[in-house]
Amino acid sequence: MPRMSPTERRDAIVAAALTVALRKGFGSTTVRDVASELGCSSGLIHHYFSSMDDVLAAAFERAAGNDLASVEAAMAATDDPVAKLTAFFASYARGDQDWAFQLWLDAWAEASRQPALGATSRRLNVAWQHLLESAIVAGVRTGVFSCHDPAATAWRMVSLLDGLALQAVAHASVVPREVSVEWSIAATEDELGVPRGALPRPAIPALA
Amino acid sequence: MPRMSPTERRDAIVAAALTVALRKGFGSTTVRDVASELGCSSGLIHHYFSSMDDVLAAAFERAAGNDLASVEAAMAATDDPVAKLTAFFASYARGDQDWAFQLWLDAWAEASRQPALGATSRRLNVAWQHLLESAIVAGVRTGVFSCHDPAATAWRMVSLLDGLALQAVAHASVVPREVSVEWSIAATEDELGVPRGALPRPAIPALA
DNA sequence: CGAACTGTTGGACAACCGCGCAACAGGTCT
DNA sequence: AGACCTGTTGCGCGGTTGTCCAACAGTTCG
Repeated sequence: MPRMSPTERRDAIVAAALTVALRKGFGSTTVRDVASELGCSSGLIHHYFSSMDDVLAAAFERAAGNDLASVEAAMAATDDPVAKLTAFFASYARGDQDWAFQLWLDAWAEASRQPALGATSRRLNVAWQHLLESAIVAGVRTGVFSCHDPAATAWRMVSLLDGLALQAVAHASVVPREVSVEWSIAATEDELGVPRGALPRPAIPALA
Repeated sequence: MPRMSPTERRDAIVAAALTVALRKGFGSTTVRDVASELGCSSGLIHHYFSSMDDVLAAAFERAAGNDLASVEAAMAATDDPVAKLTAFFASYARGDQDWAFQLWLDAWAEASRQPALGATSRRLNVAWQHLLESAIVAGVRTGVFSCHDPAATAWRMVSLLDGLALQAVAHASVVPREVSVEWSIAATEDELGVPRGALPRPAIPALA
C-alpha cells in the first residue's frame, strides 16, 4: 500500500468502513473487513484509531453528519419558516437515500453495545431534533405557526418521521413513501395549528 | 439433564434463549449461554436447531409474538375503546422491557439483510398497527373518537411510539420515558379529536 | 434378557474477533 | 551519504464463537 498523509489515510479508512458497513451493517463490520476493503493491513487501522468502536463512530459521523449539514444549509438558505420546514421534510422523502437511513437503523441497534457509536448517534439525533425545533420557533415568532411546546412537537415529528421511514426501509412498501410523507406533513399541520393542506408537499425524487 | 420429548425440549431451548436475551441482549447471546441457562450441553442445542441463527429467530418470534398476544388479550378484555387504547399505550410504557424493544431494533436493522427475519418483523409490525386501527374504528363507531382515516392514524401512532421508544432504548434518557408517553398520548388526542387530557394515562412501572 | 433407538454429553476443531508489537520501508532533512 | 521519522506490515496473543461428532445413557420393544 502506498504511503499516505495521515489525513488522507484516516479519510480512506473511514470511507472503507462506510462501504463495508452499508453492506454488512455496523454490528458485523470487523477490522479485517475494513482492512481488506482498503487493501491494507489490519494493524494500520489500529494505528489511526484506538478502537474499532471509534472507526464505526467516525464512519457514521461522516455519513449522517454530511446529511445533517446539507439539510441545515438548505434550511438556513431561507427566512421563511414554512420553506425551512419543507426543506426538512424533503430530506426524508428521498427514496434514493434509503442506504443512508439503513445506517441509522444499524446505528440505533448497535448504540447500546458500542459506546462511541452510541454517543455519535445520540448527538446527531439531538441535532436533528433541534434543527426542526428552531424552524418551529421561527414560525411561532412570525405567527404562521401555533405551538406551545416546540421542543415536544419537534421530538414528536422527528420520531414520527423516523418511525415511518423505518417501515419504508426495513419493510419495503408496507407503507408507500409518498403516503408516509403525506401522512407526516398532515400530522405536522395539526401540530402547528395550520389547516390541512396548508404546507407545501416536497417533490419526491424517483428511485435511482 | 432428564430426557424430554422433542417438542418440550425445543420449547425449553427457546425459553432459555429468551431468558438469556433478557439479561445479555440479543446480539451477545451464545450457544453456551443458552446451554448453561438450561443446564444442558451445548451440543443439545444443535441437535434441535441447525444453526444458532434459527434459535435466535425463534426466540424473537416468541418474544414479539407473546407481547402482541398479551396486548391483544388486554384489549379484547374490554369493550370500551378508550380502555383498549390505554391498554395499547401501556405496553409501550414499560421500562422494564427495554430488552424486548432492543430486539425490535436489531430486527429492523437486519430485516433487509435476512429475508426470514424481515418477513417475521414485517408481519408482526403490521399486526401491531392493525390492533390499534381496530381500536380506533371501534371508538369512531361509538362516537367517542373522530377520525376519517383510522388506518393512517394507526400507522402514525405506531410509528410515533416506535420512534420515541427508539430514542429511549438507543439513547437512554435523551427523552425520559414518562415524557414520551405523555407526548404520544397528547398527539393521539389530537388525532382522535378528543380534548387534551381526555385519555387516561397508563401507570408507568418502575424500572426493575 | 438383550437389541435398537434416540435424547444427551462434553470435548475438539477451525474460524474469527480486537488488539498489540517488533520489524520493515519510503520519504525528508542535515 | 547517513540519520531520522513515521506510515505500514504481518504475525501472534488471548479470547470467544458456531459447529461437529464419537461416545454415553435412558427408554422401549422383541
